[in-house]
Amino acid sequence: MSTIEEVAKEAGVSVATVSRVLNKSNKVTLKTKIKVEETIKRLKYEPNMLGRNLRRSESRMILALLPSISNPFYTMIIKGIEDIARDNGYNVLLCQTDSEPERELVYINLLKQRLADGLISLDPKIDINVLKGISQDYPIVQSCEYSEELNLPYVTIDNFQAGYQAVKHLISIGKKKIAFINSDNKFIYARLREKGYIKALEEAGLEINKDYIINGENDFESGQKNMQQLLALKNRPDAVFLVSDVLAIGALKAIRDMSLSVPEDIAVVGFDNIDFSTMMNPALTTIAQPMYEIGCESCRLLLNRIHHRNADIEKIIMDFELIIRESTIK
Amino acid sequence: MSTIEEVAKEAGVSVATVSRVLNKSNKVTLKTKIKVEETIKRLKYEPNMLGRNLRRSESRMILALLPSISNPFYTMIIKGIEDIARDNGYNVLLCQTDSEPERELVYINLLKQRLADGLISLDPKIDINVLKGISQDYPIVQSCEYSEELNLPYVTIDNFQAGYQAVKHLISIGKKKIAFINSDNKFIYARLREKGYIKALEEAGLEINKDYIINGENDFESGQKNMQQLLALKNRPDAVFLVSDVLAIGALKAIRDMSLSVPEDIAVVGFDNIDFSTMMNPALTTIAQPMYEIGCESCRLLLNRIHHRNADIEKIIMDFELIIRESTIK
DNA sequence: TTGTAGGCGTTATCAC
DNA sequence: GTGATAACGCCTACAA
Repeated sequence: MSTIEEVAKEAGVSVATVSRVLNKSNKVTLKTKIKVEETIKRLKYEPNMLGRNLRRSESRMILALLPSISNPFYTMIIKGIEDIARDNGYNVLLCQTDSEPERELVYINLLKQRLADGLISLDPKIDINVLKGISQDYPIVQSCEYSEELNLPYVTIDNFQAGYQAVKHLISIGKKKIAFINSDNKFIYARLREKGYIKALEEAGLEINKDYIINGENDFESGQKNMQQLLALKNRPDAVFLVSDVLAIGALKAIRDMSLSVPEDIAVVGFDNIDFSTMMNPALTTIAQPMYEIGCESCRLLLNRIHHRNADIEKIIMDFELIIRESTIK
Repeated sequence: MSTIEEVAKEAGVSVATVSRVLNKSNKVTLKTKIKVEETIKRLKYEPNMLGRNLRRSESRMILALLPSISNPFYTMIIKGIEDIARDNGYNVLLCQTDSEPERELVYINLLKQRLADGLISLDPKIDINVLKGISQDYPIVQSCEYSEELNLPYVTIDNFQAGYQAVKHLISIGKKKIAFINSDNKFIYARLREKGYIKALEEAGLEINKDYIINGENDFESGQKNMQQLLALKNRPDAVFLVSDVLAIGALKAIRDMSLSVPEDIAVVGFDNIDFSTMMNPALTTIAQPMYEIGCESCRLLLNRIHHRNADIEKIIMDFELIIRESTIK
């Protein structure tokens, strides 16, 4: 509970000197330094960051906007962000927006109130206009989902290639009637993965069947429902690529409910490689994004912008990996 | 970017008056109030919270210490904490400790540095001595797991009764050889649930079989492994109560791998009612804790302590509920 | 009702 | 190398 002033008095020096010791300035005699450090320890002094932050006019806090922390998709990204942040003396405030605009605003206000130094947006549903409104004044980075129109830094993977590789894999194991359960095409990742899906089919000379492409929500129930819809088709598909593992887990349930077998009757490829994807029965073939690294890079980009407000806008494309498991290979 | 001083000058009043308007003091004429508010809007003024926080010597930030946000167990608790916090003008910093003591310390230092006003501990593995060391100086609440020895406020359910009810349910459907897969008995919830398990068996005149009680880690792999161990017994159990749904999901996999059926061969009861428990096949019978409310109450208790530093220590016991699904009833 | 001024705890700019 | 001192932006006695 003691202040820098008490330490100064107790050590017989000025507050300036204590501050210099605190901030590892080298313009301090070893002798005084030791004396001050001893006093700090004795008084159990801890610098009051409220004072420091006001003086430096920074909060050393960064915001990570995401729909919900319960989505396992974000787990490792968050870890990456937090690790890099902590290494640089920053803390991360996770903002669950539930994709509700009012919630978003609450957190964005933290930037205006100087309670946060920058923001990483992981929420695909974020209101672009809101971001546009503040992107001039505050450091912002987009992670995974992004909008080119904003001209902000972002980190992502090549979603077109990812969709393409996933479907090529299904073709390579002999599947010919490949369906695609997507989320909403308003998302750029959804559009790109769909393009990859179509390119792979075309390249293999396979027909594009409109009934095989379903857009919907990105959750367990949708996966189940949309898979049921596919299974009800007269010309049932023999494989399905889903734009997330959560969707795929729903689909697996629908397939099992029909007593069909995976991968023989229907092969399944998901996306994201969440923890639960290995716990499924069968384990899920999926596309793994380098989640942790995406988080790290996003945070690095943000810190860069915080410290160099008018550096070039960086855009980073990370590698992905197809992970083959039981849902496509016996 | 403007300051209170600029607003004052522009509105032709003193900073004190602007401050009064900002803080809804009623000692301001409606006329000046309107004038000031107009100016605030025109200048797009936002109060700088760094200044306010220093002055008020509060951070309006609370800490929630938990092992990992990826554990679905914490999802709704966190939501409860955040909702109450936000309603009261506080933000929540989620601290993933990974149960690493160094991480804990980083966050606990935020208290000492005045960057947080209080702490809710959700981490069963937290070092009791560390908590003890700071519990005199800072507002702390324990949530779910707790230590009586600390004499701190806590929120929990009656874990003894919960274990008792779970096992009584298994007995009621005719099971006689009921196993118990627990986590580590160093946790109070683990000890209490075990007591409930034993009480239910004794009451029904069933034998306590040492081989049927397994202590271990609380994760998917342990559930799988420990279930395999039970299934390898000569005298195989016909039911199992597990101390978490994550364990139960692991157990389901082990049971399926042996081509046994649930609930006919083995009935399964989990704990926590996580989202995935309904997605399983069969859906999981489980004990639901009022997670959201636990979060809310924990936060309320903490805010109480922040505002009344020497009020009585409150201890809150919440209700739980047995949710019967396919893993025990066909 | 409104204004003046001191202070929250720190850092940084000057002198010395 | 060290010390005084003026900020940082805000709130709140106290005076008027």
